[in-house]
Amino acid sequence: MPRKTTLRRQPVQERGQHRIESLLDAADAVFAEVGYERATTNAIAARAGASVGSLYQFFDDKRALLDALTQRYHTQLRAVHELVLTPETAQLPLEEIYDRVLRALADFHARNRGFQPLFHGSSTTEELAAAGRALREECINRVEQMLQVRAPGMSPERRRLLAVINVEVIRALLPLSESADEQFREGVLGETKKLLLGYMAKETNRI
Amino acid sequence: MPRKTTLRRQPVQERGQHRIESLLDAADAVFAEVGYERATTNAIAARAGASVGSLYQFFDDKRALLDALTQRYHTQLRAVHELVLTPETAQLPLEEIYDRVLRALADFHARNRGFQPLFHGSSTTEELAAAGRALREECINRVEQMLQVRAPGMSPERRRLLAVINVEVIRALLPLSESADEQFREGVLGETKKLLLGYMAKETNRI
Amino acid sequence: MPRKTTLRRQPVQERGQHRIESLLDAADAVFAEVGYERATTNAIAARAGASVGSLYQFFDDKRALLDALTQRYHTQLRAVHELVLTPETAQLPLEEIYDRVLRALADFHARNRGFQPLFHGSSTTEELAAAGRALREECINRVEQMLQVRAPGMSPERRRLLAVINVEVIRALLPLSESADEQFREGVLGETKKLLLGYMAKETNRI
Amino acid sequence: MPRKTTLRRQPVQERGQHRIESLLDAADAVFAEVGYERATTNAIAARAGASVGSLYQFFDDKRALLDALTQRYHTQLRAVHELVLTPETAQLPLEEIYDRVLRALADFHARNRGFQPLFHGSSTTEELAAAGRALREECINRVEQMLQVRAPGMSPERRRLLAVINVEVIRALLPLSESADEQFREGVLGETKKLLLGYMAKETNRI
DNA sequence: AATGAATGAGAATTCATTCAT
DNA sequence: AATGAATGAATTCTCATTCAT
Repeated sequence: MPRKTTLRRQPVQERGQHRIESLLDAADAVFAEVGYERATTNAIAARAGASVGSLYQFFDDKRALLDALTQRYHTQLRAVHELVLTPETAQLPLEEIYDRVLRALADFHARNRGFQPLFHGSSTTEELAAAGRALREECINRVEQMLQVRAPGMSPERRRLLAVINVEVIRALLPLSESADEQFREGVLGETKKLLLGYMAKETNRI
Repeated sequence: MPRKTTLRRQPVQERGQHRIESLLDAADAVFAEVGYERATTNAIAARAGASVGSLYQFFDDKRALLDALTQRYHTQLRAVHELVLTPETAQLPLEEIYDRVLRALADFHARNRGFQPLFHGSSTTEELAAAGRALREECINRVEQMLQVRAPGMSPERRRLLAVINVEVIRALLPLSESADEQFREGVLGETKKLLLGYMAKETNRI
Repeated sequence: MPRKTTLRRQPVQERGQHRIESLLDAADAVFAEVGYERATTNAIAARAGASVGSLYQFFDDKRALLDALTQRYHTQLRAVHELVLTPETAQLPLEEIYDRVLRALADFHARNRGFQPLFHGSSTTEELAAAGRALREECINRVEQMLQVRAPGMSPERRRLLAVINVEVIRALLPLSESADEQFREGVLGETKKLLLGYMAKETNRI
Repeated sequence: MPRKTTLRRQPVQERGQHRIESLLDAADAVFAEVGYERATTNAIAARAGASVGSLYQFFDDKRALLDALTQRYHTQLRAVHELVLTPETAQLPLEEIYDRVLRALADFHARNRGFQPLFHGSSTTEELAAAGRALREECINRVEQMLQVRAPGMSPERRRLLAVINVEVIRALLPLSESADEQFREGVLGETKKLLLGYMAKETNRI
């Protein structure tokens, strides 16, 4: 779980709120470009048009930036889920659900370049790994909820297993849809859907 | 592709060959534990029971360790493929193939803890990312060859697409089988097989 | 030619300007004492009452210190030349000119202890050698200009040759005037003058 | 003065004598190329076709190489002097003497590339500076002896002064005669002779 | 004697974080 | 709040020297 994100100082003026946002944007960008380890606080501040001192006015340390950013990912991710993985949508045909989810997530990825390495979670930096786990957990839970609606008879263990597999497969294949080759990109999205659809159709029937 | 791995100095004495191997073992372990970036050459040397100087006697720099290690992965990986993905095995039932491959790869992973982060390739360190790409490419090619035997009528583009999907899915799900929960672990392996089997059965028939 | 001296960061605060100057003073002193190669950035920083980090805030690397210092020498040297080697002074008796020049240079040497090894140019460190060449070139050009005024009929090649000889001889003999022996010191200055005077009197007449 | 050069081990076999010579040749070359400080004992050994271990068999440390080399310079330099600066030659016309000396020294320089930086003596490495001083002293003494024969009435102080000036001027100008420009090179030698000849002619007469 | 591997102190440089202005 | 200068521990890499074979 990400540490409770406490800003060193709650911004009093709205100018401060802007600063924070642009610092987080900068962090997202720099983390995405060079990775958390190699991102320097100076580079992040500079990118945000601020000075290091200013950065430390709001964030305790580099780690706090990561935490706040993760928080932001969580919030936005929840919003995405709210749109496509609700009790109502659970009634839609599976294909329609995958369609919406994949599209929405591809979008989310594109807007948050720093998200992917985090989500991908192969990090050896424990703080990063933990953040990634938490984000994945969020997604898994969502899918579990969906399954509970669609296949109420399924055991919790199996529900979990299927949820995990869905999340991991999407996590693995979504980045491929950033390939430069238009045709390949489309192919990947289509095949991902086909792959999971075939699998889940069988599984959710069989309970 | 990893750079041609050139040792700074080819060991003349047999003692040197040992050193090199244990340095690589140590590098594998340390990279796995703290990641490439945070791995220090001193830590690696110490782990190998050597001094930094000794390390630098054989390796130009930290990067050279990574390259040599990658080379070793390539070699071992090829050996694994040689055992389970040959023209002959291509005739076996799909299920048998997945069984062998998954088992062999789980093994390989367990013996090379540093392999996974590399293979996972979400690294922002270009050198790592490149090494990961090369390792993945190796696997993808192997699967393409298999497909050529099993489904000779398939278009090269489609062959590539299916190969990529197979590799990515396995790459994503294999780490789950390192979960502590025995039952979950078994579940993952089983489901992975089912997932890909169902998908590939359909796809290879349909051409 | 010394590389264009670019400070890593132009000091914004006045405190920074001071720092830079004292770092250059320290570099001059340390280079003079132990030579460029053996001068450590830590020693230079310490001498300037700063920390290494502070040094690197303004200078890209050790080499940048040398470059900035060389720049400073160039500037000061030009100022010296401006005083003693102008078109007007070209009309003065040769003896008067040598008198002024030698005195001014002895002074300059005394105030910039790091200058001499550089100027002497027997360095095998290419960067040092280049800097030395540039400084010598500066002096040679000045003398050439003087000659053009005093002996306009002389061929450019000969002018160059005489200029080089003057500069080299002064460069070689000036350090002797730092001998502890007062009498010897005076002797050297006098003889240098006599040596060059006799030579140049003949040469400039003969064209 | 260079330390008494004691070889760690007096070579018993003649093979050892060869080794020593080739190590010194290598040291001369490497010192000339990269300077004493940056010369590595490994590089020197390699250049001599030996291993470091072998080098240390004969030389206590890097410094010992320098000392032995300096010794060799001394010996050869003395030989040069023996040919051109003897009581008999003292009777020759000054011009003839300068002619011989300059030619002989240019030769010596060419054969001992490592000699010049040492002789030039602007080193801040005390050991090098000392070696350079000693070599210069050797030359100065020789010139003093010559002067004693040619101008017996001259005071010792003045003799010393003139000797120093002669040595320094030659030291400064000789390297110029390594210029690529054939004409310039010849010019330098000629002018050097003229410069010193004019000066000394007057001085030795006047006593 | 020779070889080449082993050692480790020391140097340059970076960067998170603090602090004076 | 903001700025940017200051700090110094930590890291990579080198090289003189020693030592096992």
